[in-house]
Amino acid sequence: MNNSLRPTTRDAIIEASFEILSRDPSAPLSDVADRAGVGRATLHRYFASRDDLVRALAMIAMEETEAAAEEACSDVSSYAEALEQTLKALIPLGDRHGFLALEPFDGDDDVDAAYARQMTEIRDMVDQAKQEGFFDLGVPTAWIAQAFDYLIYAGWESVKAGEATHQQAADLAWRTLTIGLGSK
Amino acid sequence: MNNSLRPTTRDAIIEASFEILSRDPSAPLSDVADRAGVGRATLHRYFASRDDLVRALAMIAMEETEAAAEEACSDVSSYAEALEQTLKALIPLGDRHGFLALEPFDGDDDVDAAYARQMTEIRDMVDQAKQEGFFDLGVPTAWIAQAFDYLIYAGWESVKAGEATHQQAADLAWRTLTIGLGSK
DNA sequence: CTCAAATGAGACATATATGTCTCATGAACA
DNA sequence: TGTTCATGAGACATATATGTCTCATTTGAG
Repeated sequence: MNNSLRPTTRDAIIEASFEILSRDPSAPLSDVADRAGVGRATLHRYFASRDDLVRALAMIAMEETEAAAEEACSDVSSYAEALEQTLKALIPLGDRHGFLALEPFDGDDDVDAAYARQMTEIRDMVDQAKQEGFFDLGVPTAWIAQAFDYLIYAGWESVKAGEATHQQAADLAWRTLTIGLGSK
Repeated sequence: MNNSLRPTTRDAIIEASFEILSRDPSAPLSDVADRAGVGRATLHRYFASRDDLVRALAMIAMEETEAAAEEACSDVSSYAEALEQTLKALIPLGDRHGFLALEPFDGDDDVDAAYARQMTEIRDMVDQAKQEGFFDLGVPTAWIAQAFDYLIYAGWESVKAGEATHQQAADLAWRTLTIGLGSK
């Protein structure tokens, strides 16, 4: 018995999809099915078409991202701390981020809307952190958000390469964003 | 008359390839040919197969990267300054970087060797800059190189989005790497 | 103007990925 | 034991990208 309706096969497909498609967005679905330990026909029973699968993955990636960020900010006393916790929470979701970044999206409305909303949230948090005196007011918010985003992905790559733990990568990324890597 | 052998058509194909394939590595060659303003058959006259084209692009991307970096370091008095000039020189080559990063490489030996050599060069420069007292010795070289790489790409995206000039993006990326974005 | 080389348009065969379908198998369960 | 349901294997038709080829047109040098 499972808590949600027949989870394992579907979840295996989804997880395999992230692993495969976040590296090669045009990989054949047979590769995905193989990785999931599932027949190609079964994959099509859960996701009628490649488009269906990709759309589902995009929504899942964004829901997970949003949930992780919200959870990370639940017990926080400043916007700067909220950003720090968000960064830490998002590094383990690097393959989701990679998937969203690499997939050449046609422009599904739901996906686009969710993406725009998340971007806005990050920028708002950065603006608030600026108001708290945490970031230099002279640096454009857009750049801070951009650097935030890319340093998260750099951290994930670093973890994936075995060069750091999640915690170490998060600390390094946050340090880079805030005080840089120069000597004192 | 052209200084090198029949340049324009080949160059148009190469430039179009970087534009198209750095966004969607699986885009059909007909799209590339269209963007280059060239027939699909002509593209195949210059590059027999998709593999030929991709390999050529990879080598070009790395030669250009190497040349730009070397040129940038020609008149420099420290390793830190060399890194700063390299960063500035590489931002306009963002589509080359994007191509190399996104293309799922099979593992052409020449390409792999050139890539490994460039990684080593960057790490060496970072190590030397550490010895100069420029970077914090407690931060792993691998992370500094990683952040260097990703901030270059973030800068290129920022330029592409119209949010900054090349110079501004380079300044922001370098500042982020060295002293961060926090307020004083 | 004349000729040779480069090109564009398009036909063609081929390869690969996709989506559908059928059927046999095996596990869960009454 | 018998039944049901999810699955795997594989056949099949289809769509798309690829690479080759031909031929008419254009371009540029002489």
